Amino acid sequence: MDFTNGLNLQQQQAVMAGLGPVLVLAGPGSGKTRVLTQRIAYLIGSMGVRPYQILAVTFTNKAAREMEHRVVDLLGDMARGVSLGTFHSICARILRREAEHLPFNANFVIFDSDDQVSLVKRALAEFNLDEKIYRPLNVHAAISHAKNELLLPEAFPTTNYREEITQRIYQRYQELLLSNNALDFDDLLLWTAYLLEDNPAVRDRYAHRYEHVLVDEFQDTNLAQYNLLKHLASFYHNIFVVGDTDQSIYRWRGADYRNLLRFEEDYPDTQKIMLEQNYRSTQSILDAAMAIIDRNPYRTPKQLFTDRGQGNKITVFEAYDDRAEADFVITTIATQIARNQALPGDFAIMYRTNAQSRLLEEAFLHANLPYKLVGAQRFYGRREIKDMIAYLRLVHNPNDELSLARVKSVPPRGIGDKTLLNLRTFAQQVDKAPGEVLLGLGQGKQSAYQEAFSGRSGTALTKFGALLYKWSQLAGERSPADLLDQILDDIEYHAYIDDGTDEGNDRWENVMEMRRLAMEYQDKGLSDFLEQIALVSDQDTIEADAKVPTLLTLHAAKGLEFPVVFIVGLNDSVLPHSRSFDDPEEMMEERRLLYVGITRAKDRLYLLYSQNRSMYGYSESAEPSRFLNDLPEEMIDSAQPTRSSRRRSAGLGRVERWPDTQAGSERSAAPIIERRFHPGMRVNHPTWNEGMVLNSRIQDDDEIVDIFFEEVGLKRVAASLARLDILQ
DNA sequence: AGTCATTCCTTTTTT
DNA sequence: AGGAATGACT
Repeated sequence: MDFTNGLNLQQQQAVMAGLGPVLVLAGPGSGKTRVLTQRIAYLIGSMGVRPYQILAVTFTNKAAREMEHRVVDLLGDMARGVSLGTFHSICARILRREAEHLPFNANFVIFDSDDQVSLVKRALAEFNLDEKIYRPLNVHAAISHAKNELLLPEAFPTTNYREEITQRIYQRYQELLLSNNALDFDDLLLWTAYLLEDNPAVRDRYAHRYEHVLVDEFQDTNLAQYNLLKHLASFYHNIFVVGDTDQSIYRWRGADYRNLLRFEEDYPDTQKIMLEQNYRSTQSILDAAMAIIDRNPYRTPKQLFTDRGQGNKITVFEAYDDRAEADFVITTIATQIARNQALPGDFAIMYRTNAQSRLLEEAFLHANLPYKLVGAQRFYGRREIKDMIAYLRLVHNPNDELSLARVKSVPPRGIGDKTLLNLRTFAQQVDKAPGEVLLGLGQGKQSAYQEAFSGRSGTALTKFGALLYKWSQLAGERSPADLLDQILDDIEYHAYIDDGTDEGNDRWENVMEMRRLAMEYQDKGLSDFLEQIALVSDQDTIEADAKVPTLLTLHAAKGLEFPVVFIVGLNDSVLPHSRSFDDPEEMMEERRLLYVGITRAKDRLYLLYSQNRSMYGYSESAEPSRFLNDLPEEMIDSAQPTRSSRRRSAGLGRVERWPDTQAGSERSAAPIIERRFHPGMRVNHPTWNEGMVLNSRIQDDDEIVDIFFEEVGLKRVAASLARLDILQ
């Protein structure tokens, strides 16, 4: 079998590299996923490696699924058994299997970010520390950072008082996690790394099993992940990593692109392969990307090239404010679809911070056009979903106090903070978790417990405990979906959240969506279901074949590509973000972030900034991003500033869905004769009055201009016929 | 115990 | 502007 079909020389070298460590430096769009998957196929198909001796690690479930899909495409059933997953899910699997060596048991739950902060708050409260001075979020960030550096509480550096306090909180935080039989995200990596470090027998078992270890996005690994990989590959040393320092954008999460350099030091016999040819973007887009990234110091310049041709210049658009940015995006998209230049799913709109999505969403909603927003938070962050997850988690693991606290009054059942505090105090006395005491009460056998809880609150607790007991019995024999049904039924949740309003209906719909997700775990069980929920990433919510424009953060955009990309909010203090100003390392990362965004575009790129932007509710004037200065004038098809038209455009009427068009293969080539009109120009028409130019192109010796008129909406005119005046 | 109103605080980025 | 957290009220 040939697994190098259609690959260039460097790609072939990578796919067929011999044994030992291999480092593939892969620029954007250079086909690194392809190399990884073909390599796996090659190992199995041509080298006779057995699938279960291969481990492939990614950062998102989506990437893992895609790789699996592609390997199966190449090999069919032969590919079954490859260990393929994210760092976190692979670690969770190992930790459950090896729980006997660890201070928690196999049905641990994974605490999400909210839980993690709650736990820090609890620790702070125990030490009587002021949350204003010790910000839970900051304290947690410090703890998380330490964990990523493999620092246990004892090793936490304490050069000042504040750090001493942080160390004590960290210590307590870990105790609390264990007493809840819970792990946070960082623990998954930390515990696995120490498990392999401290138990040579366990380490060797895994190291012997995994003859080949392959890693995607290696520049995003932190020290914990790096060590983990080192242990896993400690026997065969067949470690194949793919990465690009220029696309390292997770420094704040402990990622260290220097791991790429460290790799070469740790494995002196590394074979190094560079993939530089880009198969994604036009040369104009690559030129812009290089103009941006070349300003970063301490890097070996890369020459990105393509044979796709020069393509359109990139468009830079200055809007009056962030709202006008959104309007420009909408109208440009509408025009290109109307002109059959693109399909709705071809567009992506990217931004630095999540908060920026709101104006864009409003603009889409206002124009009555569909869109897709990337973000798991959207669904899993909803109250009703968190409620249901908390119930399931509590049933799965009664030690989970945070879920208990969440669930105790959903719906209200006569158990308040006071009662819960009593329960907790009592539980402490008998050295049990509150949930276990509750279960005991529910079984009604341990009369010792019942004496402690008399009266109204005692009845309420006993009743709740009985429910919990019933569910935990059920959990053993029924599927997650059945269990969910029973819980919903018992607590009459439908009546509780659906008050007949639209929002109420939405809430119930969400619960039903959750139920549908649970149905997929019919034979995998509650544990897997909860784990999957805990480890979904925003990227995982991206639909492969979206039929509508996608809104997403620049971070979420990594690894994706779109024919047309808008990057909005290119203003100083947004991108680069103001919190990066005083740290050169962070400024470099902001630059890489823009680089990542630019290199997502295949055909067209729009960079938008505005004169004013709203911050905390009020509007203030803003500076263009300093990064824009690095783009040479000749690369830009500059769009004119819109005049101070603050008015909201009229929208595009009642369009329920994007027109169902086929993108023509006959996309117009770059114009040869002079254009008079450019996107963003304000024009006046004798009958339609004022409007904004969205686009223009040369066709048959005439200039065809698309204009969005404030009064009549979108019109297409020929410049030679319409008597258009350029305003201002 | 639970509901409602007021304050205050926020903005990186996310497994 | 909007959401969470705190605190008064029923």
